[in-house]
Amino acid sequence: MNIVSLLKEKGFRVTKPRLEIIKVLSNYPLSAEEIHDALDKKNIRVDLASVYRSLELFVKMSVVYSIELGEGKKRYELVNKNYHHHHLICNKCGTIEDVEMNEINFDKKINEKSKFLIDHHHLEFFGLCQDCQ
Amino acid sequence: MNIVSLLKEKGFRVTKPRLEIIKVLSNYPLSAEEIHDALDKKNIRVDLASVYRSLELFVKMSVVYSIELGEGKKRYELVNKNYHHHHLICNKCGTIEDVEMNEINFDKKINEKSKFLIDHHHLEFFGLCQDCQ
DNA sequence: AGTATTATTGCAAATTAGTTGCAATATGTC
DNA sequence: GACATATTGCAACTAATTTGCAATAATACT
Ligand SMILES: [Mn+2]
Ligand SMILES: [Mn+2]
Ligand SMILES: [Zn+2]
Ligand SMILES: [Zn+2]
Repeated sequence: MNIVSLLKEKGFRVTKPRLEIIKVLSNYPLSAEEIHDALDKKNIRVDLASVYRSLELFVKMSVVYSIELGEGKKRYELVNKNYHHHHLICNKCGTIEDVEMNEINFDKKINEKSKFLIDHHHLEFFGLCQDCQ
Repeated sequence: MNIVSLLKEKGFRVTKPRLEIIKVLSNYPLSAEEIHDALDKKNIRVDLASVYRSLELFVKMSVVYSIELGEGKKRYELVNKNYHHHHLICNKCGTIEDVEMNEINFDKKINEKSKFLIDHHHLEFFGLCQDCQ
């Protein structure tokens, strides 16, 4: 389902800032500042506070999710049910790559052996990218 | 090896703040503020800036490691080679539980199929603890 | 389309986590 | 104990994020 219907469906307004923010997001995790800069380069003026507010809404709507990669700030990606992946973060240059590991179903595994009910997980790998080794 | 020898070995001074900070750490991840408060309750006065500086040193020494659980701040745990575990974080009450998953060796798996050289990983599960379900 | 209602935005100020400069202090060495 | 200097406390600072509020824009209703 697309963002316009999702917003309408839940009674939220379809605004330019919201639509433009969604457009710059992908499966590559961007910080709020980077999203803001990306919009700036497209000559789209959205206040940083509004970027934060939109992201907060999108996270609540499960359209976007946030991860923290040890940098002291959050990064945001589009939720994509068909592309379950994790990240490889280079300790040296900071490059972020994707890894798919669809062969293991952690959540189920945990839900079987523990009374904790898993909704989702974050798995991040830290090391050296090919160039930095 | 204990912290006193480790500090001496690397030419760092064995100071009261450092020793006391290590004492309040465990396998339960605490924020800098919480560490500071824990010391306060023991009537040990260590400046928050010193807490941050000690933690930074301990992380560099690989005695402590930090994780981020989506709260916008770091949490610190003692490194324990014999107890490889991950966390279950309750979305409702914020409780943090440990999970062991020693049966899978992700890092090796990734290193086999990718050119990225993994050093370590963070795996955190988010959901509802027993009480909050 | 024009107007009314109110959610959302921009802007500035505030807050929180973490960092830094520097003088005072404590640790390790002789 | 005295000396050299690493570490600390304190205050000021920065970066990320949040918040209050008036201005604006999106939907609902003629
Ligand atoms: Mn990604
Ligand atoms: Mn733990
Ligand atoms: Zn790299
Ligand atoms: Zn709970």
